[in-house]
Amino acid sequence: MAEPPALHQNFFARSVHRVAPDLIGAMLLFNGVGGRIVEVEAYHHTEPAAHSFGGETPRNAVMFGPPGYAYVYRSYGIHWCLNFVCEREGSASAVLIRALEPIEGLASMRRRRGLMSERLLCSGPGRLCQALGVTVAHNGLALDRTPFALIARDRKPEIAVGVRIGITKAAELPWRYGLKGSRFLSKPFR
DNA sequence: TATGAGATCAACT
DNA sequence: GTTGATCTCATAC
Repeated sequence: MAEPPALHQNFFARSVHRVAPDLIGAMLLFNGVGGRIVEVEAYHHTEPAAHSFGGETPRNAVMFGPPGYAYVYRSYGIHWCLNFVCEREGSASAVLIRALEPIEGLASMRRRRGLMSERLLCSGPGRLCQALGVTVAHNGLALDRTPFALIARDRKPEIAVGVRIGITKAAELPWRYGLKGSRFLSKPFR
């Protein structure tokens, strides 16, 4: 019985614009809890919406390190958001994980999020981190080791492309990618 | 279905 | 002091 192929650091050592769509359909588990990635966004330090645009700070330091690591930051003072660092050291590019289709550990997710419909468990970057238990304590962890597990998709799904959500700078760039037709997206694609 | 307020913190002006 | 890669709840239509 063959193990499903795991995503290793070389998967992330490519253009963020190739990694982002390739993550759609992959399985993300955190301490055994998670599901299929259905929505992501790409960020690169050459455009002003990225946290790394203004240079390195203590908060974004992980983005400036090697690919294949988790960058976790606090959003609006309340939520945590999970990113995967891409490309090469110093490139300061990352993919924001925006939504999952919940598959493993539904009971744990519901315990952390409160009773709610499956559709709303992981349909947003803050919701997903709350459901999986990801916090800044996990900032800088490698993605190919526990508690993370990333498993490649078996076939390429149909990908929807659109503009990123919730930003005002570089808002016109079509760097949001999603699983076409998924009901677990944080917002539908136009 | 849509809009608005509040929660709350790191970075920046 | 303001802004933001957000979410929830309340109120309006």
